[in-house]
Amino acid sequence: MYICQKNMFTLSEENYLKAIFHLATDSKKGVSTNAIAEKLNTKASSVTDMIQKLADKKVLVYQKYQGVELTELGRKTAANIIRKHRLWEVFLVEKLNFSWDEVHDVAEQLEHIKSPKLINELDAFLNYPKKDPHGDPIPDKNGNIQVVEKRLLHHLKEGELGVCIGVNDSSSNFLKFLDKNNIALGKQIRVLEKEPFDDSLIVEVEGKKISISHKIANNLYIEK
Amino acid sequence: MYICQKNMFTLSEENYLKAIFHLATDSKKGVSTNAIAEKLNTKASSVTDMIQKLADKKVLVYQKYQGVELTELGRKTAANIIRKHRLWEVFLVEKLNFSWDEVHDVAEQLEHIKSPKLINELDAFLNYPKKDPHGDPIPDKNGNIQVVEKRLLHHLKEGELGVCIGVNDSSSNFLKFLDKNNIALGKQIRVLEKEPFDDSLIVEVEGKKISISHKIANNLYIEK
DNA sequence: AATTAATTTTAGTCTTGTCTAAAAAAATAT
DNA sequence: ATATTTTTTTAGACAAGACTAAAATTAATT
Repeated sequence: MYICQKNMFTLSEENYLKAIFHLATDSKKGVSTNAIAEKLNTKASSVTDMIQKLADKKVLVYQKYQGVELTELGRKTAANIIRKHRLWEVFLVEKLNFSWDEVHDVAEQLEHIKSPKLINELDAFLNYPKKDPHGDPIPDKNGNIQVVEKRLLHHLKEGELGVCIGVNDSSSNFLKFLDKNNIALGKQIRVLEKEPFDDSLIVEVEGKKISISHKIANNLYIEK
Repeated sequence: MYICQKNMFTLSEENYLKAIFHLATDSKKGVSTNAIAEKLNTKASSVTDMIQKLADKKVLVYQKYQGVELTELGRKTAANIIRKHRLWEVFLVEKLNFSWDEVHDVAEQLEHIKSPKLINELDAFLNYPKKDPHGDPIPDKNGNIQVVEKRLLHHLKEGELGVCIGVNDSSSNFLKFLDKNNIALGKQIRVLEKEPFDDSLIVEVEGKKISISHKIANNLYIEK
C-alpha cells in the first residue's frame, strides 16, 4: 500500500502548475515553454527542466518541442491552489480591511499553506463565497470552476449598458485606477461613445462621464 | 542609500533564528551547535554552515567552538516570527474551530508569511490577544515578550493548589492527554499525594482524582 | 525548397541547504 | 598530565532550481 506523500508539490512546482493552468484556460491549446517562462519571469531552459519533472509526476503531458497539457490530476492540483488563493483574498478583504489592490502578493504566499482542514474551515468561516474580490470564481473542493459568462467592456456597442463583474488584470495600478474612477464590481457602465482612432471610449458611471483607454476597456469584464 | 531587502530571511534562516531564540530563553547561556541540530532535526555540520551565514547577517554572534548568542536584531526577528506563530494559533482556535493540539503544524507554516499589514490586521481582528491557546505570551510589535511567572506542577508541594496557565510541550499527544483528563488552561489543580518512587502525583481536577506521571507534571505550568 | 528566424532543448555552472567522513578542539576521565 | 570521549568544524559531495551559452528543432520567409 502506498503512503501518500505529505507535501506532494514544492513551492516551485505549485507555481508552475498554476501558471500552466491559467495559460491553458486562456488559449485552449498546448502551453508553450516560452509562454510559461514569460509568465513566471524565468528562462525557457529552466522551464524545460521543470516540465520534465512535472511530467514524471504525472501532472502534465509533455512532448519535446510541443509544449505541455495538464492531466486531470494536474488540473485538480492547480485548481486547488487557485481555490486557496481566492479564498484567502476574500478573507483579507472582508475580515482584515485589505483593499482589492493589496491582496495579491499576500494571497500568493498563503495559497501554498498545506492543510485541508484550514482551507475547509476558512471556506465555512467566510460563508462559502463563490467569487473573489476581483470577481473571479472560486473553485470548489473537487477542483471544479464555475464558468462565468462575460465579455470585455471593449466589445460593448455605443449606447449599450452593462454591469461590471470582473477584471482581467489584477495589478495594483489598474485596480487603483478603477477605484479612482468609481468603477467597482456590480456597478453599471454605459458606453456613450467609441473613438475609432485610438479605440478609447467615453462611458458613464454613476452619472459621471469618463474617458477610458483601450487598455482599460480591454481588462474590464461586463456580464453577458 | 541602502535599499532594504524585501524578504530579509529565508525559510531556513527563520527556523534557525526561532530555534536559537527558544534555546536561549531556556538556558540563558550561549547556544551550542549540537542543541540547535537536535532541535531542528539536522546535523551539527549543517548548523555550523548556517550560523556562519547568520553571523554574517548580524543576527547572532558566533565564536568557533563557543556556540552562538542572538544580537538585538536577531532577537527581534525571532520574536516577530513567534508573534506571528502565536497570533495564527489564536486565529485557528478562535475562528476556525481548531483544537489546541491541531494548530502547531499549520502555524509553523503561517508564521513565515511576509506582510506587516497582514499581521497587524490579524492582531486587531483577534482583539489584541495577549496569550496563545497554550498559554504562551504573544510578543508585541517591537519584539517584547511579557514574562509569565510560573512553575512546573511537579514543584507544587502536597496539599498545594494551583491554576494551570501553560504547557511546556505542545505535542498533540500531550495536549490530547490533558483534554482527556479535563485539564485545561485556567483549571484548578490540587496536589493530593506525591509518590517518591517514580515522582508521580495524585492530583484533583474538578473534583476528580487522577494519577499524573512525572513527565506530565514536568510539562504543565502552574501560576506562581 | 532553401534560408533565416524563432523556439526549445542540452550541457555545464552556480547557489542554497543539506549530508557524510575526517580532522580539530574542548571537555572529561584516568 | 595524559588519554579518551564528546563536540565542533572542515572538506567534499549532492539535490533542487535557477542561469548562460550553444546546439537542435520547428516555424516563417523568400
